[in-house]
Amino acid sequence: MSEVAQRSRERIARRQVDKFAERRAQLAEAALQTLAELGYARTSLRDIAQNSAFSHGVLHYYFSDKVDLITFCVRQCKAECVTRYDHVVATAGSAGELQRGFGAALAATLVQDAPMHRLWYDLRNQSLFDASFRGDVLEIDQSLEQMIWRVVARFAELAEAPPAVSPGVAYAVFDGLFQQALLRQAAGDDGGTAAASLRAGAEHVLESMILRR
Amino acid sequence: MSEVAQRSRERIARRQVDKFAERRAQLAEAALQTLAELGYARTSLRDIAQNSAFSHGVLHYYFSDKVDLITFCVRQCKAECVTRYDHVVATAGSAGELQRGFGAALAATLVQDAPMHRLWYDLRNQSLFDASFRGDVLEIDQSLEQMIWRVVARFAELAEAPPAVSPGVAYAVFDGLFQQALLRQAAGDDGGTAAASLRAGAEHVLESMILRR
DNA sequence: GCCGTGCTTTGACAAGTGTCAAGATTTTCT
DNA sequence: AGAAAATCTTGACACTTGTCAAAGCACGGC
Repeated sequence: MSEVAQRSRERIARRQVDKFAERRAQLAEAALQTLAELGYARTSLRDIAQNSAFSHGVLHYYFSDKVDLITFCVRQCKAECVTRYDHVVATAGSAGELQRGFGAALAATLVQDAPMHRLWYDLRNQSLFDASFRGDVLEIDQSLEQMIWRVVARFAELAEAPPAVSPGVAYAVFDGLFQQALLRQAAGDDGGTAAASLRAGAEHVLESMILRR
Repeated sequence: MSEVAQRSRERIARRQVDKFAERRAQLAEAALQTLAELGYARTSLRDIAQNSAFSHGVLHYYFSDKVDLITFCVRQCKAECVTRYDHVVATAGSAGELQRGFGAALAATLVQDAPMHRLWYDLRNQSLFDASFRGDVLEIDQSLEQMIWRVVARFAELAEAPPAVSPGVAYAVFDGLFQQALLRQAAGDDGGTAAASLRAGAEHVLESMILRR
């Protein structure tokens, strides 16, 4: 094979790879929408396909398996969530500002992205029964823990007081608060009561995570 | 109809009611076992029946619906869980004793009843997608909140310091800790690391829930 | 004895599932 | 343009699911 033909073939291969990856992402996006709406237990591949521009056969062209698809979805979900609060961390000039900014960001997430987060909790629970997802779920959970820890560590820094908890405990605590707020919001929340108390609770708990004075 | 016959019929009716309720409980128990093992998404009525002494048709004799069955299961689950830590509350003679007892009890629950609790989280998440369970789930969640609050309130009493958090926040925090420990334990826990750090985390967090001095 | 009533099994049903393969269609290269 | 490859649709398959009805079984009352 000539060098030119070789290079041409490589270029084609790369383009195909790109297109392939792009369509995978596109289908995964449709899958995430569907899963977020219906939940893991009630979502079929045909539901997902109907939520995209394609027919149900395509899914097996781009994903080997249902598990493969959902695993990919989980990974894609991760990329969106993990940097959620970094902006607040970067721009806050004082401990109080960070505290208020974080509380507000949490509450905003609750209101805006509730379906995505209930899906996340759903899939995380699935990993307790089905080992297929466990690896990816754990990886994401660790990323989220680090995300939370960046907030807590920076808060301690700004407040000039050492953190009083471990990263694991900090993450677990905020996660619990968020999940509880999600439940209450789903239970019929007249005008953001859940969001407001999530905000207040988070600010208070963050305060108690450093050793003041 | 004579009085005797009347009474006899009533007695029979009552006996039937009792037997009916008893069998319902029996089947619900089998259902709980199965659900705890397989998870909500992968449990069928035939799976449940196979885990009992009966055939799959019986389920529709004692429960009108799959939802009916699972709702009943959830309620039955509640009765077992809600008084879990009351003994520690009743017998602890000092704040430190309550603190250690509660931590130990949480850790023991994690080790002994992990399947049941992953099922609880699974069903609670289901309620975020399916409104059928929502009412019962919320009711149980509130009972659990009260259970946790009995611990915190008693701890504050023994420590002679007022509580620093609301019941909702206290429950959310411990729930988050427990769930995180459950995840880590499921991820392959060599010899109770998750249980130990749950215990330590819970004791520390409980400490920070009162306004000392 | 027999009848009736409650309990249980069995088998069937329609709908829905993941999976796959054969063909139609589009894109790409020469 | 025409061939080759990639992409997409369609329809089918084997299987599972919730549901239900008909038939079999047990047992207490007359």
